[in-house]
Amino acid sequence: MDHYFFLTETALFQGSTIEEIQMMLKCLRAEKKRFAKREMIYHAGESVQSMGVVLSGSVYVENDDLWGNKSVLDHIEPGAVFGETYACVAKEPLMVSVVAAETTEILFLNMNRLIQTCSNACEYHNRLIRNLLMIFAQKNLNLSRRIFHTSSKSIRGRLLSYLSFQATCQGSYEFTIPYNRQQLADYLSVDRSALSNELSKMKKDGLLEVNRNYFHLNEELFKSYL
Amino acid sequence: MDHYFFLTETALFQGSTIEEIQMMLKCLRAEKKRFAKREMIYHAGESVQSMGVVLSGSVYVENDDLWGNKSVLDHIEPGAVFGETYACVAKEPLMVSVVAAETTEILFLNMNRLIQTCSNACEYHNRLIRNLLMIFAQKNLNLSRRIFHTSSKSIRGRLLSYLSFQATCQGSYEFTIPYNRQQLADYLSVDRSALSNELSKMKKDGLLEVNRNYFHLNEELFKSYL
DNA sequence: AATTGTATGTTGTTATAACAACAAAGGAGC
DNA sequence: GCTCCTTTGTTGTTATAACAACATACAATT
Repeated sequence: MDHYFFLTETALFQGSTIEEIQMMLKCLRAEKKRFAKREMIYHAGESVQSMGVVLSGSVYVENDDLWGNKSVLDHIEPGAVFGETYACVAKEPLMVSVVAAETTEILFLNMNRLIQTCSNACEYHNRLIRNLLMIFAQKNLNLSRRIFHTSSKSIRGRLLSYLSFQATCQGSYEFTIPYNRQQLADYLSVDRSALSNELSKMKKDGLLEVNRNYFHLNEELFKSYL
Repeated sequence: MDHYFFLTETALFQGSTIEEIQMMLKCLRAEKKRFAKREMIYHAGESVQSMGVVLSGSVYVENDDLWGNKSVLDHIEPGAVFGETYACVAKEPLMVSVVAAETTEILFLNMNRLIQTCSNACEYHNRLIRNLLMIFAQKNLNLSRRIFHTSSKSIRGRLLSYLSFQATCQGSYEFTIPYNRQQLADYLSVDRSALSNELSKMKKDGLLEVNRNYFHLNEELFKSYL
Protein backbone atom coordinates (compact mmCIF):
# COMPACT_ATOMS: atom_id res chain seq x y z
CA MET A 1 0.00 0.00 0.00
CA ASP A 2 1.81 3.04 -1.22
CA HIS A 3 -1.24 5.26 -1.06
CA TYR A 4 -0.47 6.84 2.27
CA PHE A 5 0.78 10.11 0.91
CA PHE A 6 -2.15 10.33 -1.44
CA LEU A 7 -4.50 9.89 1.50
CA THR A 8 -3.04 12.84 3.40
CA GLU A 9 -4.59 15.04 0.73
CA THR A 10 -8.08 13.61 0.82
CA ALA A 11 -10.99 15.27 2.57
CA LEU A 12 -11.34 12.25 4.83
CA PHE A 13 -7.75 12.04 6.08
CA GLN A 14 -6.60 15.60 5.74
CA GLY A 15 -4.78 16.89 8.77
CA SER A 16 -3.19 13.55 9.53
CA THR A 17 0.39 12.49 8.87
CA ILE A 18 1.37 9.41 6.93
CA GLU A 19 2.28 7.63 10.14
CA GLU A 20 -1.06 8.45 11.73
CA ILE A 21 -2.87 7.21 8.67
CA GLN A 22 -0.94 3.97 8.75
CA MET A 23 -2.00 3.46 12.34
CA MET A 24 -5.58 4.36 11.62
CA LEU A 25 -5.90 2.02 8.69
CA LYS A 26 -4.52 -0.81 10.76
CA CYS A 27 -6.83 0.09 13.63
CA LEU A 28 -9.80 0.23 11.25
CA ARG A 29 -8.69 -2.92 9.46
CA ALA A 30 -9.12 -1.18 6.15
CA GLU A 31 -9.22 -3.38 3.06
CA LYS A 32 -8.06 -2.51 -0.40
CA LYS A 33 -9.74 -4.09 -3.42
CA ARG A 34 -9.35 -3.74 -7.15
CA PHE A 35 -12.22 -3.66 -9.64
CA ALA A 36 -12.32 -4.01 -13.41
CA LYS A 37 -14.17 -1.54 -15.60
CA ARG A 38 -17.97 -2.01 -15.37
CA GLU A 39 -17.62 -4.25 -12.36
CA MET A 40 -20.30 -3.73 -9.71
CA ILE A 41 -19.00 -2.52 -6.39
CA TYR A 42 -22.31 -2.06 -4.61
CA HIS A 43 -25.67 -3.37 -5.85
CA ALA A 44 -28.88 -1.43 -5.36
CA GLY A 45 -31.03 -3.27 -2.83
CA GLU A 46 -28.23 -4.69 -0.69
CA SER A 47 -27.14 -3.06 2.53
CA VAL A 48 -23.59 -2.27 3.42
CA GLN A 49 -21.43 -1.71 6.48
CA SER A 50 -18.46 -0.08 4.80
CA MET A 51 -17.79 3.13 2.97
CA GLY A 52 -15.37 3.26 0.05
CA VAL A 53 -12.50 5.62 -0.67
CA VAL A 54 -11.49 5.76 -4.33
CA LEU A 55 -7.71 5.37 -4.47
CA SER A 56 -7.33 5.27 -8.25
CA GLY A 57 -9.68 5.12 -11.21
CA SER A 58 -13.23 6.31 -10.59
CA VAL A 59 -16.75 5.04 -10.03
CA TYR A 60 -20.26 5.91 -11.07
CA VAL A 61 -23.12 6.09 -8.64
CA GLU A 62 -26.09 5.19 -10.76
CA ASN A 63 -29.76 4.67 -10.47
CA ASP A 64 -31.10 1.65 -12.34
CA ASP A 65 -34.73 2.54 -12.30
CA LEU A 66 -37.69 0.23 -12.33
CA TRP A 67 -38.10 0.39 -16.07
CA GLY A 68 -34.49 -0.38 -16.87
CA ASN A 69 -33.31 3.17 -17.48
CA LYS A 70 -29.93 3.90 -16.05
CA SER A 71 -29.02 7.35 -14.95
CA VAL A 72 -25.75 8.49 -13.50
CA LEU A 73 -26.18 10.33 -10.24
CA ASP A 74 -22.58 10.95 -9.39
CA HIS A 75 -19.05 10.35 -10.55
CA ILE A 76 -16.61 9.76 -7.71
CA GLU A 77 -12.96 10.51 -8.38
CA PRO A 78 -9.79 9.61 -6.49
CA GLY A 79 -9.77 10.82 -2.92
CA ALA A 80 -13.54 11.04 -2.64
CA VAL A 81 -15.81 8.60 -0.89
CA PHE A 82 -19.06 6.76 -1.53
CA GLY A 83 -21.52 4.69 0.46
CA GLU A 84 -20.89 6.67 3.62
CA THR A 85 -24.58 7.36 4.17
CA TYR A 86 -25.71 3.78 3.81
CA ALA A 87 -22.81 2.50 5.89
CA CYS A 88 -24.01 4.77 8.70
CA VAL A 89 -27.62 3.71 8.45
CA ALA A 90 -26.72 0.07 7.94
CA LYS A 91 -30.25 -1.28 7.83
CA GLU A 92 -31.10 0.87 4.83
CA PRO A 93 -30.94 -0.89 1.45
CA LEU A 94 -29.10 1.02 -1.27
CA MET A 95 -31.24 3.00 -3.70
CA VAL A 96 -28.29 3.20 -6.06
CA SER A 97 -25.58 1.01 -7.49
CA VAL A 98 -21.88 1.77 -7.58
CA VAL A 99 -19.95 0.66 -10.65
CA ALA A 100 -16.30 0.99 -11.59
CA ALA A 101 -15.99 3.48 -14.45
CA GLU A 102 -12.54 2.10 -15.24
CA THR A 103 -9.98 -0.06 -13.50
CA THR A 104 -10.33 1.15 -9.95
CA GLU A 105 -8.83 0.61 -6.53
CA ILE A 106 -11.07 1.08 -3.53
CA LEU A 107 -10.22 1.28 0.14
CA PHE A 108 -13.08 -0.03 2.26
CA LEU A 109 -13.55 1.30 5.77
CA ASN A 110 -15.93 -0.40 8.14
CA MET A 111 -18.25 2.25 9.51
CA ASN A 112 -18.80 0.63 12.88
CA ARG A 113 -15.10 0.60 13.55
CA LEU A 114 -14.85 4.12 12.29
CA ILE A 115 -17.66 5.49 14.40
CA GLN A 116 -16.87 4.04 17.76
CA THR A 117 -13.75 5.53 19.25
CA CYS A 118 -11.39 2.62 19.35
CA SER A 119 -10.39 0.97 22.63
CA ASN A 120 -6.87 2.33 22.38
CA ALA A 121 -8.58 5.71 22.15
CA CYS A 122 -6.43 6.90 19.29
CA GLU A 123 -6.67 10.65 19.02
CA TYR A 124 -6.54 10.69 15.21
CA HIS A 125 -9.77 8.79 15.16
CA ASN A 126 -11.67 11.84 16.30
CA ARG A 127 -10.21 13.94 13.56
CA LEU A 128 -11.37 11.31 11.11
CA ILE A 129 -14.90 11.54 12.42
CA ARG A 130 -14.84 15.33 12.22
CA ASN A 131 -13.59 15.14 8.65
CA LEU A 132 -16.37 12.72 7.85
CA LEU A 133 -18.82 15.19 9.32
CA MET A 134 -17.64 17.86 6.90
CA ILE A 135 -17.93 15.44 3.99
CA PHE A 136 -21.50 14.74 5.02
CA ALA A 137 -22.27 18.43 5.26
CA GLN A 138 -20.88 19.00 1.80
CA LYS A 139 -22.86 16.10 0.28
CA ASN A 140 -25.92 17.39 1.98
CA LEU A 141 -25.43 20.78 0.47
CA ASN A 142 -25.02 19.27 -2.98
CA LEU A 143 -28.21 17.29 -2.63
CA SER A 144 -30.13 20.33 -1.41
CA ARG A 145 -28.80 22.34 -4.28
CA ARG A 146 -29.98 19.80 -6.78
CA ILE A 147 -33.44 19.78 -5.25
CA PHE A 148 -33.38 23.54 -5.40
CA HIS A 149 -32.42 23.62 -9.07
CA THR A 150 -35.10 21.12 -10.00
CA SER A 151 -37.88 22.72 -8.03
CA SER A 152 -38.93 25.01 -10.87
CA LYS A 153 -41.48 23.41 -13.14
CA SER A 154 -40.11 24.76 -16.42
CA ILE A 155 -36.85 23.83 -18.09
CA ARG A 156 -35.96 27.49 -18.39
CA GLY A 157 -36.53 28.04 -14.71
CA ARG A 158 -34.25 25.15 -13.86
CA LEU A 159 -31.57 26.43 -16.19
CA LEU A 160 -31.79 29.94 -14.79
CA SER A 161 -31.44 28.58 -11.30
CA TYR A 162 -28.54 26.31 -12.16
CA LEU A 163 -26.69 28.76 -14.36
CA SER A 164 -26.96 31.72 -12.03
CA PHE A 165 -25.67 29.52 -9.27
CA GLN A 166 -22.70 28.53 -11.41
CA ALA A 167 -22.02 32.17 -12.24
CA THR A 168 -22.09 33.17 -8.58
CA CYS A 169 -20.06 30.16 -7.62
CA GLN A 170 -17.37 30.65 -10.24
CA GLY A 171 -17.43 34.42 -9.80
CA SER A 172 -18.01 35.22 -13.46
CA TYR A 173 -20.70 35.29 -16.08
CA GLU A 174 -18.40 33.24 -18.27
CA PHE A 175 -17.74 29.71 -17.14
CA THR A 176 -17.71 26.05 -18.04
CA ILE A 177 -19.81 23.40 -16.41
CA PRO A 178 -18.69 19.88 -15.53
CA TYR A 179 -21.49 18.21 -17.49
CA ASN A 180 -22.27 17.46 -21.11
CA ARG A 181 -25.83 17.90 -22.34
CA GLN A 182 -27.04 14.50 -21.34
CA GLN A 183 -25.55 14.79 -17.88
CA LEU A 184 -26.99 18.25 -17.39
CA ALA A 185 -30.36 16.95 -18.51
CA ASP A 186 -30.09 14.12 -15.98
CA TYR A 187 -29.05 16.51 -13.26
CA LEU A 188 -32.04 18.75 -13.94
CA SER A 189 -34.37 15.79 -14.58
CA VAL A 190 -35.38 16.89 -18.05
CA ASP A 191 -35.19 15.45 -21.55
CA ARG A 192 -31.91 16.12 -23.32
CA SER A 193 -33.37 17.33 -26.61
CA ALA A 194 -35.84 19.53 -24.80
CA LEU A 195 -32.90 20.97 -22.90
CA SER A 196 -30.96 21.68 -26.09
CA ASN A 197 -34.06 23.26 -27.49
CA GLU A 198 -34.59 25.50 -24.50
CA LEU A 199 -30.96 26.61 -24.61
CA SER A 200 -31.47 27.63 -28.22
CA LYS A 201 -34.51 29.67 -27.28
CA MET A 202 -32.58 31.34 -24.51
CA LYS A 203 -29.88 32.15 -27.04
CA LYS A 204 -32.50 33.72 -29.32
CA ASP A 205 -33.80 35.72 -26.38
CA GLY A 206 -30.28 37.01 -25.87
CA LEU A 207 -30.00 35.49 -22.43
CA LEU A 208 -26.75 33.68 -23.07
CA GLU A 209 -24.15 32.29 -25.40
CA VAL A 210 -23.44 28.59 -25.30
CA ASN A 211 -20.89 26.34 -26.82
CA ARG A 212 -20.86 22.84 -25.52
CA ASN A 213 -20.08 23.16 -21.83
CA TYR A 214 -18.99 26.79 -22.08
CA PHE A 215 -21.53 29.42 -21.11
CA HIS A 216 -21.57 33.18 -21.24
CA LEU A 217 -24.54 34.73 -19.52
CA ASN A 218 -25.93 38.13 -20.45
CA GLU A 219 -25.52 39.87 -17.14
CA GLU A 220 -28.26 42.47 -17.73
CA LEU A 221 -30.94 40.11 -18.88
CA PHE A 222 -30.09 37.50 -16.29
CA LYS A 223 -30.37 40.01 -13.49
CA SER A 224 -33.79 41.10 -14.69
CA TYR A 225 -34.94 37.59 -13.90
CA LEU A 226 -33.34 38.16 -10.50
CA MET B 1 -33.49 25.57 31.71
CA ASP B 2 -35.58 22.58 32.58
CA HIS B 3 -35.15 20.94 29.22
CA TYR B 4 -32.38 18.59 30.24
CA PHE B 5 -34.48 15.50 30.52
CA PHE B 6 -36.15 16.25 27.25
CA LEU B 7 -32.74 16.48 25.60
CA THR B 8 -31.70 13.00 26.73
CA GLU B 9 -34.31 11.68 24.32
CA THR B 10 -33.23 13.63 21.27
CA ALA B 11 -31.18 12.17 18.44
CA LEU B 12 -28.43 14.66 19.16
CA PHE B 13 -27.98 14.02 22.86
CA GLN B 14 -29.16 10.45 23.20
CA GLY B 15 -26.84 8.28 25.21
CA SER B 16 -25.92 11.09 27.57
CA THR B 17 -27.14 11.64 31.12
CA ILE B 18 -28.71 14.84 32.33
CA GLU B 19 -25.53 15.75 34.16
CA GLU B 20 -23.41 15.19 31.07
CA ILE B 21 -25.76 17.31 29.02
CA GLN B 22 -25.56 20.10 31.58
CA MET B 23 -21.80 20.04 31.33
CA MET B 24 -21.85 19.94 27.55
CA LEU B 25 -24.24 22.83 27.19
CA LYS B 26 -22.08 24.89 29.48
CA CYS B 27 -18.95 23.85 27.61
CA LEU B 28 -20.62 24.69 24.28
CA ARG B 29 -22.07 27.89 25.68
CA ALA B 30 -25.43 26.98 24.29
CA GLU B 31 -28.02 29.74 24.08
CA LYS B 32 -31.75 29.42 24.39
CA LYS B 33 -34.03 31.83 22.56
CA ARG B 34 -37.76 32.20 22.16
CA PHE B 35 -39.54 33.12 18.93
CA ALA B 36 -43.07 34.22 18.23
CA LYS B 37 -45.19 32.61 15.53
CA ARG B 38 -44.07 33.65 12.02
CA GLU B 39 -40.86 35.14 13.37
CA MET B 40 -37.83 34.55 11.17
CA ILE B 41 -35.11 32.50 12.78
CA TYR B 42 -32.76 32.24 9.83
CA HIS B 43 -32.97 34.34 6.65
CA ALA B 44 -32.13 32.90 3.24
CA GLY B 45 -28.92 34.53 2.03
CA GLU B 46 -27.24 34.98 5.39
CA SER B 47 -24.66 32.56 6.69
CA VAL B 48 -24.71 31.00 10.11
CA GLN B 49 -22.35 29.49 12.65
CA SER B 50 -24.87 27.75 14.84
CA MET B 51 -27.32 24.93 14.49
CA GLY B 52 -30.67 24.99 16.23
CA VAL B 53 -32.39 22.38 18.37
CA VAL B 54 -36.14 22.80 18.65
CA LEU B 55 -37.05 22.60 22.33
CA SER B 56 -40.73 23.39 22.03
CA GLY B 57 -43.06 24.55 19.28
CA SER B 58 -41.88 23.87 15.73
CA VAL B 59 -40.35 25.57 12.71
CA TYR B 60 -40.72 25.54 8.96
CA VAL B 61 -37.78 25.36 6.63
CA GLU B 62 -39.02 27.17 3.57
CA ASN B 63 -37.85 28.23 0.19
CA ASP B 64 -38.84 31.75 -0.82
CA ASP B 65 -38.13 31.50 -4.51
CA LEU B 66 -37.13 34.25 -6.89
CA TRP B 67 -40.67 34.90 -8.02
CA GLY B 68 -42.12 35.20 -4.53
CA ASN B 69 -43.54 31.70 -4.23
CA LYS B 70 -43.03 30.13 -0.84
CA SER B 71 -42.76 26.44 -0.47
CA VAL B 72 -42.28 24.50 2.70
CA LEU B 73 -39.36 22.13 2.53
CA ASP B 74 -39.43 20.74 6.00
CA HIS B 75 -41.21 20.95 9.31
CA ILE B 76 -38.92 20.52 12.31
CA GLU B 77 -40.49 19.32 15.52
CA PRO B 78 -39.23 19.28 19.09
CA GLY B 79 -36.00 17.36 19.53
CA ALA B 80 -34.94 17.73 15.92
CA VAL B 81 -32.36 20.12 14.56
CA PHE B 82 -31.97 22.57 11.70
CA GLY B 83 -29.18 24.56 10.10
CA GLU B 84 -26.57 21.90 10.89
CA THR B 85 -25.35 21.75 7.31
CA TYR B 86 -24.87 25.48 6.91
CA ALA B 87 -23.30 25.79 10.32
CA CYS B 88 -20.72 23.23 9.22
CA VAL B 89 -19.98 24.93 5.91
CA ALA B 90 -20.07 28.37 7.44
CA LYS B 91 -19.16 30.30 4.31
CA GLU B 92 -22.21 28.98 2.48
CA PRO B 93 -25.21 31.34 2.40
CA LEU B 94 -28.54 29.76 3.27
CA MET B 95 -30.73 28.70 0.36
CA VAL B 96 -33.68 28.49 2.73
CA SER B 97 -35.30 30.42 5.52
CA VAL B 98 -36.34 29.08 8.89
CA VAL B 99 -39.52 30.44 10.42
CA ALA B 100 -41.28 29.70 13.70
CA ALA B 101 -44.51 27.85 12.95
CA GLU B 102 -45.80 28.75 16.39
CA THR B 103 -44.33 30.05 19.66
CA THR B 104 -41.04 28.23 19.71
CA GLU B 105 -37.98 27.79 21.88
CA ILE B 106 -34.68 27.10 20.18
CA LEU B 107 -31.38 26.01 21.63
CA PHE B 108 -28.50 27.32 19.55
CA LEU B 109 -25.24 25.40 19.46
CA ASN B 110 -22.15 26.96 17.96
CA MET B 111 -20.78 24.52 15.41
CA ASN B 112 -17.14 25.50 15.86
CA ARG B 113 -17.30 24.76 19.53
CA LEU B 114 -19.16 21.59 18.82
CA ILE B 115 -16.74 20.30 16.22
CA GLN B 116 -13.44 20.88 17.89
CA THR B 117 -12.94 18.61 20.84
CA CYS B 118 -12.86 21.00 23.73
CA SER B 119 -9.70 21.78 25.62
CA ASN B 120 -10.91 19.92 28.69
CA ALA B 121 -11.30 16.99 26.32
CA CYS B 122 -14.71 16.07 27.61
CA GLU B 123 -15.54 12.56 26.58
CA TYR B 124 -19.23 13.27 26.01
CA HIS B 125 -18.28 15.64 23.29
CA ASN B 126 -17.27 12.78 21.03
CA ARG B 127 -20.55 11.07 21.50
CA LEU B 128 -22.23 14.30 20.49
CA ILE B 129 -20.25 14.39 17.28
CA ARG B 130 -21.08 10.79 16.50
CA ASN B 131 -24.75 11.50 17.09
CA LEU B 132 -24.52 14.45 14.78
CA LEU B 133 -22.97 12.18 12.18
CA MET B 134 -26.00 9.92 12.31
CA ILE B 135 -28.32 12.89 12.01
CA PHE B 136 -26.45 13.95 8.90
CA ALA B 137 -26.66 10.47 7.44
CA GLN B 138 -30.38 10.41 8.02
CA LYS B 139 -30.93 13.85 6.46
CA ASN B 140 -28.83 12.78 3.55
CA LEU B 141 -30.96 9.74 3.04
CA ASN B 142 -34.11 11.83 3.12
CA LEU B 143 -32.74 14.21 0.52
CA SER B 144 -31.64 11.35 -1.72
CA ARG B 145 -35.01 9.79 -1.41
CA ARG B 146 -36.76 12.94 -2.47
CA ILE B 147 -34.51 13.24 -5.51
CA PHE B 148 -35.28 9.64 -6.25
CA HIS B 149 -39.04 10.14 -6.03
CA THR B 150 -38.93 13.21 -8.24
CA SER B 151 -36.68 11.74 -10.91
CA SER B 152 -39.55 10.29 -12.92
CA LYS B 153 -40.93 12.72 -15.46
CA SER B 154 -44.59 11.86 -15.02
CA ILE B 155 -46.75 12.52 -11.99
CA ARG B 156 -47.84 8.91 -11.97
CA GLY B 157 -44.24 7.74 -11.96
CA ARG B 158 -43.48 9.94 -9.00
CA LEU B 159 -46.51 8.73 -7.13
CA LEU B 160 -45.70 5.10 -7.82
CA SER B 161 -42.19 5.65 -6.54
CA TYR B 162 -43.30 7.50 -3.44
CA LEU B 163 -46.21 5.27 -2.58
CA SER B 164 -44.38 1.99 -3.03
CA PHE B 165 -41.67 3.32 -0.81
CA GLN B 166 -44.22 4.20 1.84
CA ALA B 167 -45.76 0.75 1.59
CA THR B 168 -42.38 -0.94 1.98
CA CYS B 169 -41.43 1.41 4.74
CA GLN B 170 -44.61 1.01 6.75
CA GLY B 171 -44.78 -2.70 5.98
CA SER B 172 -48.31 -2.64 4.58
CA TYR B 173 -50.24 -1.72 1.47
CA GLU B 174 -52.53 0.29 3.72
CA PHE B 175 -51.02 3.36 5.29
CA THR B 176 -51.32 7.06 5.93
CA ILE B 177 -48.85 9.66 4.78
CA PRO B 178 -47.69 12.71 6.75
CA TYR B 179 -48.68 15.19 4.04
CA ASN B 180 -51.86 16.75 2.78
CA ARG B 181 -52.32 17.18 -0.98
CA GLN B 182 -50.55 20.49 -1.23
CA GLN B 183 -47.60 19.26 0.79
CA LEU B 184 -47.37 16.06 -1.22
CA ALA B 185 -47.48 18.12 -4.40
CA ASP B 186 -44.66 20.30 -3.07
CA TYR B 187 -42.64 17.27 -2.07
CA LEU B 188 -43.00 15.75 -5.54
CA SER B 189 -42.62 19.13 -7.26
CA VAL B 190 -45.92 18.97 -9.12
CA ASP B 191 -49.08 21.02 -9.26
CA ARG B 192 -51.62 20.17 -6.60
CA SER B 193 -54.66 19.92 -8.85
CA ALA B 194 -52.74 17.85 -11.36
CA LEU B 195 -51.79 15.57 -8.49
CA SER B 196 -55.40 15.20 -7.36
CA ASN B 197 -56.32 14.51 -10.95
CA GLU B 198 -53.70 11.83 -11.38
CA LEU B 199 -54.77 10.14 -8.15
CA SER B 200 -58.31 9.97 -9.51
CA LYS B 201 -57.04 8.35 -12.70
CA MET B 202 -55.09 5.83 -10.68
CA LYS B 203 -58.25 5.08 -8.73
CA LYS B 204 -60.12 4.49 -11.99
CA ASP B 205 -57.31 2.20 -13.11
CA GLY B 206 -57.80 0.25 -9.92
CA LEU B 207 -54.32 0.96 -8.68
CA LEU B 208 -55.37 2.26 -5.30
CA GLU B 209 -57.95 3.63 -2.95
CA VAL B 210 -57.42 7.06 -1.47
CA ASN B 211 -59.07 9.09 1.15
CA ARG B 212 -57.30 12.21 2.17
CA ASN B 213 -53.96 11.04 3.55
CA TYR B 214 -55.01 7.41 3.79
CA PHE B 215 -53.94 5.09 0.98
CA HIS B 216 -54.66 1.49 0.13
CA LEU B 217 -52.60 0.16 -2.74
CA ASN B 218 -53.72 -2.68 -4.95
CA GLU B 219 -50.90 -5.10 -4.32
CA GLU B 220 -51.28 -7.01 -7.59
CA LEU B 221 -51.42 -4.04 -9.91
CA PHE B 222 -48.71 -2.18 -8.07
CA LYS B 223 -46.36 -5.11 -8.34
CA SER B 224 -46.96 -5.35 -12.08
CA TYR B 225 -45.40 -1.92 -12.32
CA LEU B 226 -42.55 -3.39 -10.28
C1' DA C 1 -8.71 11.83 -45.89
C1' DA C 2 -11.98 8.43 -44.77
C1' DT C 3 -14.56 6.10 -41.22
C1' DT C 4 -16.84 5.35 -37.25
C1' DG C 5 -18.85 6.78 -33.15
C1' DT C 6 -20.62 10.11 -30.01
C1' DA C 7 -22.51 14.51 -28.78
C1' DT C 8 -25.44 18.12 -29.93
C1' DG C 9 -29.00 20.68 -32.32
C1' DT C 10 -33.47 20.79 -34.89
C1' DT C 11 -38.10 19.83 -36.03
C1' DG C 12 -42.79 18.22 -35.75
C1' DT C 13 -46.09 15.45 -33.17
C1' DT C 14 -48.11 13.84 -29.13
C1' DA C 15 -48.80 13.39 -24.42
C1' DT C 16 -49.27 15.55 -20.27
C1' DA C 17 -48.61 18.85 -16.74
C1' DA C 18 -49.66 23.52 -15.39
C1' DC C 19 -53.04 26.74 -14.73
C1' DA C 20 -57.39 28.87 -13.67
C1' DA C 21 -61.78 28.69 -12.04
C1' DC C 22 -65.09 26.43 -9.80
C1' DA C 23 -67.62 22.79 -7.05
C1' DA C 24 -67.87 19.80 -3.35
C1' DA C 25 -66.53 18.07 0.98
C1' DG C 26 -64.73 18.47 5.73
C1' DG C 27 -63.90 20.70 9.91
C1' DA C 28 -64.17 24.38 13.59
C1' DG C 29 -66.77 27.52 16.03
C1' DC C 30 -70.96 29.66 17.17
C1' DG D 1 -78.35 23.95 12.29
C1' DC D 2 -75.52 27.65 10.06
C1' DT D 3 -71.26 30.28 8.77
C1' DC D 4 -66.71 30.57 7.60
C1' DC D 5 -62.56 28.60 6.10
C1' DT D 6 -59.64 25.10 4.47
C1' DT D 7 -58.85 21.11 1.79
C1' DT D 8 -59.74 18.34 -1.99
C1' DG D 9 -61.63 17.07 -6.43
C1' DT D 10 -63.19 18.29 -11.23
C1' DT D 11 -63.09 20.26 -15.68
C1' DG D 12 -61.55 22.61 -19.79
C1' DT D 13 -57.86 25.28 -21.88
C1' DT D 14 -53.27 26.33 -22.73
C1' DA D 15 -48.51 25.92 -22.46
C1' DT D 16 -44.79 23.06 -22.59
C1' DA D 17 -42.08 19.03 -22.02
C1' DA D 18 -41.38 14.42 -23.74
C1' DC D 19 -40.54 11.75 -27.53
C1' DA D 20 -38.96 10.18 -31.97
C1' DA D 21 -36.42 10.79 -35.86
C1' DC D 22 -33.13 13.00 -38.20
C1' DA D 23 -29.22 16.28 -39.41
C1' DT D 24 -25.07 18.25 -38.25
C1' DA D 25 -20.93 18.86 -35.82
C1' DC D 26 -17.05 17.04 -33.34
C1' DA D 27 -13.60 13.64 -32.03
C1' DA D 28 -10.89 9.70 -32.31
C1' DT D 29 -8.77 5.95 -35.11
C1' DT D 30 -7.01 4.03 -38.90
